[in-house]
Amino acid sequence: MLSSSVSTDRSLPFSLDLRPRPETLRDLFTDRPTQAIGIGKAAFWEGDTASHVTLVIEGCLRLYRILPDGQRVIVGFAFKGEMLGLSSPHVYAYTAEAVTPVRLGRVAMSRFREIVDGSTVLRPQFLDLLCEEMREARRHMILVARLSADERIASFLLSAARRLGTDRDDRVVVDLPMQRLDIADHLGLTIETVCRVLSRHKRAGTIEFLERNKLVLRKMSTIRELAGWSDDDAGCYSPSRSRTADVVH
Amino acid sequence: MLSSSVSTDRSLPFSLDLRPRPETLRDLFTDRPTQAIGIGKAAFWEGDTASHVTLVIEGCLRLYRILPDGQRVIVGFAFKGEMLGLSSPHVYAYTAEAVTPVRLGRVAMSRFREIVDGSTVLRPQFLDLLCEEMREARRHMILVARLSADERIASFLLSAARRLGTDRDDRVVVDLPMQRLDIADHLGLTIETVCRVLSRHKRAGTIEFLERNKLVLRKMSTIRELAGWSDDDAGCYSPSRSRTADVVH
DNA sequence: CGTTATTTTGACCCATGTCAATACGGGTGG
DNA sequence: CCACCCGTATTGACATGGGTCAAAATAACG
Repeated sequence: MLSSSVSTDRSLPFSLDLRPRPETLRDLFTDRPTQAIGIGKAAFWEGDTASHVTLVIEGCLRLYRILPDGQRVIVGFAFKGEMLGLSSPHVYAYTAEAVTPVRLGRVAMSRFREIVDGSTVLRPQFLDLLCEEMREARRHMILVARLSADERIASFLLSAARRLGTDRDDRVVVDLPMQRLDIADHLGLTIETVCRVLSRHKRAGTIEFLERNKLVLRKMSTIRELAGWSDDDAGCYSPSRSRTADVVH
Repeated sequence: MLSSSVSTDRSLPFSLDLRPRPETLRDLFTDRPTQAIGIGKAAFWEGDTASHVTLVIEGCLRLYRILPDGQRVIVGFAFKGEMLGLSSPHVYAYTAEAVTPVRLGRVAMSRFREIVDGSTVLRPQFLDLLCEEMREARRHMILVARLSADERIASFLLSAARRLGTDRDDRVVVDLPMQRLDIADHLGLTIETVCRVLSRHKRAGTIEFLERNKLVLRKMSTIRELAGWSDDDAGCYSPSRSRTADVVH
């Protein structure tokens, strides 16, 4: 275990590989030391100088901020294959803490920026990631701003299914590595509310527990319906739009 | 009125100006046609192909999405000097509608990206703007996710003061161009709650109305205290941190 | 097994939402 | 200049989703 290669899909048959031109942002992490982090330990802290870009090779982390009154806001979770610190040029915007044992790859921020800035092929990839992160942030903003507890949970289950689900026998099995309190702090609810909503689903037969953290989504349609908007990123609809505005100069 | 020059701070005394190398993103908008938009008209619509980057030369716009159930979520307001569409490479993420009469500058998306991508000086500026937008989105996410109505209003007043306030006689005068419903839809509250909180402030002497949309913040300290966290972007504190994690490879 | 962390359930409460009634203000036409 | 009207704002009375507090149940871990 713990082999260092991040195993990218470089397509060269023989890899002399003395720093070949990277073709993917992930390539920047190949053949670099990896770092293991135990449950509950932090990869970096909110407010610290953002020294590295981090790739999650294995495991799950919670990304959170602590408000002055002590509340913890989990702004997201990071899973295998995702990069952290892209949008933090100066200081980390959140603390990243291991939910499960985690293995990370790291590239110094300066080096990362330098290489990306120097590569015509990496630059647009980087921009796309930033924009994607932005979309995700907006989506979540709307979720916590306006959806009911039921809708938030449904939405969360859906996104979990999308990122983690294995589809066997047309039921989607999801293994949620994080605990209830994490979910609550992520959705802007209390742990009690999370439990109650999940229990209600269990009673209704919408979901079924294999173990505490492993559940089966039956009736995806019901869940999708509950979540409403939040599945399709496209947003909503386009009403009859009267082209407006007059060019004056 | 309606002179076309966006009046940047180019420091050359004589401007032969046959497309001089732009030094600021704003420079891209100089000597280009501007567009006037009347109150309530849209500059562009959520979901439309993102054809342009837009600079607000004058006025205020509300940026919103409509959820399938009809709710309107105002993700932000845009004021003089701000650019729209930076993080929308494909389709606009929101509708932009004039709150006041507005004058805009526009640059075709393809042209914008091309020039920025070709300029070593513009590229980092562009990235910084994206990251700033990201920070702002996260901040607002936390606001609607976790703050009470009082805190949200206080936070809103502070940011209004920062962006729009004129500081005369140590009281900050703020002219809020948008109506109550806009504020409500922005903060994830109802219009009634917005009114009640403002009235309470009025009674308490924290604020004072000159006209319906022009108000004076007395007691900034009180407001700042109410808003708590949300003024300092730095976030919070850095507890004693045990450096974690063991490098294994 | 005993001990402790996590989850679940129940009883109750409160901040905000909802519904409804006025009040205000700004524009228009007489 | 005034009277009226309509969109916006304000205030009040009441309802409720989800928070809070407390206790029980379940799982995790030596």
